[in-house]
Amino acid sequence: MPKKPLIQHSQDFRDALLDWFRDYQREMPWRNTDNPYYIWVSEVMLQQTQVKKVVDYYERFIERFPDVQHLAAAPLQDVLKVWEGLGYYARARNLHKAAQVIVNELGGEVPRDYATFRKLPGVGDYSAAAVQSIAFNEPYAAVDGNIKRVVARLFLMDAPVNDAKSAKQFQEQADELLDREAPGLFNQAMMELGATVCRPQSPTCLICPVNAFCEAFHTARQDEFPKRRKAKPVPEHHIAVGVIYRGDEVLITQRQLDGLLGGLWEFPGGRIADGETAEAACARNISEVVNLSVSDIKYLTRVRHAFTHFKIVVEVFVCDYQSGEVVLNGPRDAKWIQVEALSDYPLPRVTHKFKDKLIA
DNA sequence: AACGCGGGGGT
DNA sequence: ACCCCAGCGTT
Repeated sequence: MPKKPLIQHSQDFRDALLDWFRDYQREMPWRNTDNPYYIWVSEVMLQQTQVKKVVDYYERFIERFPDVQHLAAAPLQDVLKVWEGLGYYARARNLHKAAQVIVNELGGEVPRDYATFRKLPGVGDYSAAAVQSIAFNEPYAAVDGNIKRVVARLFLMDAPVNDAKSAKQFQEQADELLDREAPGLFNQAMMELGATVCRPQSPTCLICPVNAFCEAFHTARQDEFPKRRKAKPVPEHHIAVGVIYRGDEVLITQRQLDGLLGGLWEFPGGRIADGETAEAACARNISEVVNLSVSDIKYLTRVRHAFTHFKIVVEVFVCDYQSGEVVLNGPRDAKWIQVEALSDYPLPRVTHKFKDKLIA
């Protein structure tokens, strides 16, 4: 005999959730606005990035690019500079490109239409639902990591939250729960609940406004959900990079726009091969990547950095330009600049970790 | 459907 | 050391 579901009337759940949200939501600079551009920018920044980290970036971004027109007209390098340190730089490139599409093809207004908005670069199912519901009150259920976790616990769902095959199941559950009268509030309330109460570890079920509806809480199994597929171990790579001095200038190279750290600037370098010394790898990579010969290679420091799928250990050297003209083999651009001008360029975090030692 | 793509906070 | 985060685009 099937058990009686805890959520018999979805409206009871919605009322409890929204009442809680009205009283306990956190202040955020993109709340209490209906400006779709503000909401869109915030949603892109919030992809895979926690609220706390986003706040400062959001304020600077809106100040620097106050509307779609300013963003569309700005050079990509300026956008990347504001995004520097936030990660997943394709978000910035896509946001910039989408602003240009809006200005050039869509009349300069953020489209108030799910299908049109969803087609913009960098806008997926989640962001389209979030922006359309929050900015325009359109009835689309957003499904992010928070909401998957909440739903998984509410209904004891076995589908792993980090598996693409599960997406449809979570979407269907969210669609069913959605408050179609207040979709924007509902989506935000579900996410807020996931972030502050229905947390991954140590959820505070005793103070949860919807614990009466939660199968996991009812059976004291909240720590078993959501299910998660095991992640693969991350490899570690060893890298050697060289800061090449020519007079009082150093050479920086710009990465290709696609791929890892796309469009950001760095010092030339590359992998250390098996059996190769770090110093030899530094000279070899400089030769291969920018076609220069260097001399007087001196060890500066070692920095470590973790990406999502691998870790790197970087041996940093300082050396002198000896001979050759810069020929790019890999980078999309190269420049000789004063060390003091480094701050004008968007740099990866790993470069920031040793740039102060350069000036000292 | 699987994978690449940052960086940091929390535990 | 590991998990997770207001995901998206490519293959």
